[in-house]
Amino acid sequence: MAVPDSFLKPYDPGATEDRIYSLWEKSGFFDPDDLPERNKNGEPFSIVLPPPNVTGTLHMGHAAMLAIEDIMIRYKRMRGYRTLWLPGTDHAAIATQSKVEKEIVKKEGKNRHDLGREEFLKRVGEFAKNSHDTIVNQVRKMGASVDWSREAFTLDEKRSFAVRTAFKRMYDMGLIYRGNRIVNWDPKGQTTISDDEIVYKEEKTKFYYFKYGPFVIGTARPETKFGDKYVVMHPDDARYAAYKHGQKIDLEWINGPITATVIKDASIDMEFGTGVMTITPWHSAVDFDIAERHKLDKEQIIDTFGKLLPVAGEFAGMKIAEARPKIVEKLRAKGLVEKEEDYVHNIATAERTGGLVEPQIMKQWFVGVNTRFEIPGAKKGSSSKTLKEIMKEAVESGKIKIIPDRFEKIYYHWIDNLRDWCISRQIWYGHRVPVWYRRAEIGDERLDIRDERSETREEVYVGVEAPEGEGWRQDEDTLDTWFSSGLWTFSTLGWPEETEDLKLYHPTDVLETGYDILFFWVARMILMTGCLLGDVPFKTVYLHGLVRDGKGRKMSKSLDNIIDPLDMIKKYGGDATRLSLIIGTGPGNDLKLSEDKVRGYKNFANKLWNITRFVLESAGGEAIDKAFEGYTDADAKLRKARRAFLEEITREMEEFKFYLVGEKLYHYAWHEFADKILEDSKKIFREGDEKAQRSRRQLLLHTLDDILRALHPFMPFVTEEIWRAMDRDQGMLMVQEWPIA
RNA sequence: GCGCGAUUAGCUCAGUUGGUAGAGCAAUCCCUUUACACGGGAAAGGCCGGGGGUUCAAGUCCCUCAUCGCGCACCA
Repeated sequence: MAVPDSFLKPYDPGATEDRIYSLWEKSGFFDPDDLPERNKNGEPFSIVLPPPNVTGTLHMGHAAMLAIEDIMIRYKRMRGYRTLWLPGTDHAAIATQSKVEKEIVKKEGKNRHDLGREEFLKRVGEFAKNSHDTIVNQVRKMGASVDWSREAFTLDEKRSFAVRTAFKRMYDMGLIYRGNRIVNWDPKGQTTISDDEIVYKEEKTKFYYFKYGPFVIGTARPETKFGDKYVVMHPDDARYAAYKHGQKIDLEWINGPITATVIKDASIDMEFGTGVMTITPWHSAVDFDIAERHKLDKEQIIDTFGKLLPVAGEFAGMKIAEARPKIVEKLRAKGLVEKEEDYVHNIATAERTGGLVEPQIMKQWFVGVNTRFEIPGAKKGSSSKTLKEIMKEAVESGKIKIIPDRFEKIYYHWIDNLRDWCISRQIWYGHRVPVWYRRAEIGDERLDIRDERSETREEVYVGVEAPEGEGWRQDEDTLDTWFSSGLWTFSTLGWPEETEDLKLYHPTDVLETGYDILFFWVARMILMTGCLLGDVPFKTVYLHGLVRDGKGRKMSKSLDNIIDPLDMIKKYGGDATRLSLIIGTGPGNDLKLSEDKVRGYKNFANKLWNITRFVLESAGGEAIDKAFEGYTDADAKLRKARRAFLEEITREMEEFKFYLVGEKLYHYAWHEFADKILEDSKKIFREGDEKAQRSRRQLLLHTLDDILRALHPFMPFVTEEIWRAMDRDQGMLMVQEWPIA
């Protein structure tokens, strides 16, 4: 076969990659239903793409994710599996809404309330659509062999149906309930957020000791103390043995005399402060629990805008920051301040808005993680479990393996601290809570008994579709975005319908994602799949790290150190970008990326290009002979070494050590094949006899053939392009066999 | 506070069940030799964070300390 003219010039990824990608797309091989017979008869292998948020564009973290998953999929495809890699995007409720609202405020000076719910949602929808198109383009540029025919969106019609079905079923199982419980309220975003959406920041503040009747109490938050009428101590604390549980004590407090009640509770730490505290159940989760245990009154002190309520008397209407020093001043004037100390603690801020999170008691929807229920499909009565138990057992039993395994410990630890999951959000963009209300007649037996704290009696309807009849209004709230993402492995496959896809591809084989969303997403998927399908969502979790800049700093706009994957692809090609994100990092570890690294792998693509040119020129038109056995002793030895090498990397592929395989292939192709074998060949072609020359020609052809196959999952574009130049009869490289059976 | 990880060549990292320290990049010197200067050749570079222990043998196992990073919990 002749050497194509294109090989006389350096390899040009820019002129190649888009063309190759559209050839792949046209082949249909991304879709498991259109794969060659070998694959269609093979075992299914499935991955769902962690759906990128439609908040803008993809970053290097996404690019790394795409590279790793494409390696897995292409490898398995070549090994004959029936591979499905299912793409999609995430509406990312609060993230997208706040991004769009910020833009509208900036450009038009209007907020979402000025536009109204309908118009605002229309605008968010347009934004999401644009983001989606950008993202899809970027996914293509990375060479990702995803099945576009099955693309999904967490907020499209099918997924919405799945969400409503899931909500309804979990409600019927008793796992979803509505209640007045303490939640994390973000006054800036005007919504609840989950425990995992809190970012703790260190803050230096004052810690005050106040005289509270005969006691001294400590606090960092004087502004919550107005309503405190319970004073709590440990039952075993000898210092306060004289005071009995339930005892009333009259004392002078901020705004005059009050009557306090003594409560003995074992949760008090005798070592901390004075061992005595007053409680504010409305604004502290710990205090709330104490109040629940002893059935104490709860009173709201701070409103949803972070201002003090009338209970604060003269301080009512003030913001916390303004009121705090004034309150302390008043207490000091009354002689109630014992002392103050400098104090460092962590304050809770909202991840999205940066607002100071204020615990509040609110009527919200929750998923009960400690509620016992029957798992669907399991033998009756045999398996009453809690969601916590399900999540724990999925990993403990080995049904799910987390790579690297140290994250299993972190996962267990998180479950141990898990509280009921608040799923309702006071934002507009997202899945509307599928619940409808109307005023109920007194004594109506359809009253929701789980809603026991409700002040107004109302009928509650939970359903997949709106109820029949007059007077119903739907819940204004939307669901936490992770509620819909939690269904992702099966909602994308057609659930709740019992589709062929669901049977074939679920549980999925691998979930590959960043360790930073282990709790947000991975754990929630295990939870949702466990209770709705009685199964696990995936068998292996492969966690990648964060992509940082060359100095190990997080990439951010303010540091101006962002490396854009599209820039890198444009300058150095998709293959080079992929390799730079694979090599030099193991699972669970952060990756330091610099432009030099990407450049280096571009050179490697060109090296492959020139290796091919040499091999083809040397072959002088001779084709690869699959059954060739006439090797010289030296070549037979090289062939044997190559087989051993390929076996080694195949083993490592099975162990998810892609970083290692990528590096070894690089080394083998360049420093073994090119530097040694090719160089030696020159002498053989100059001086060797016919047998030696023929042996060497076949060795080169076979070695290059193996290298292209093995390297294809890592560098799909350049290997496919070379493959086309070498042999047009066999069809695409992407569906050829992996070099080792 | 509890837990996890990292510490190996100038930099980024490998190092499988313990058995004489590896790769890439960078740096140094040489080479425009007909696959490739997006290249080739050569040489250089390491008390494997400190200390202790187990062992015939420790980068690897155990203990301890230090520095950096991360997660969780927060205490009123």
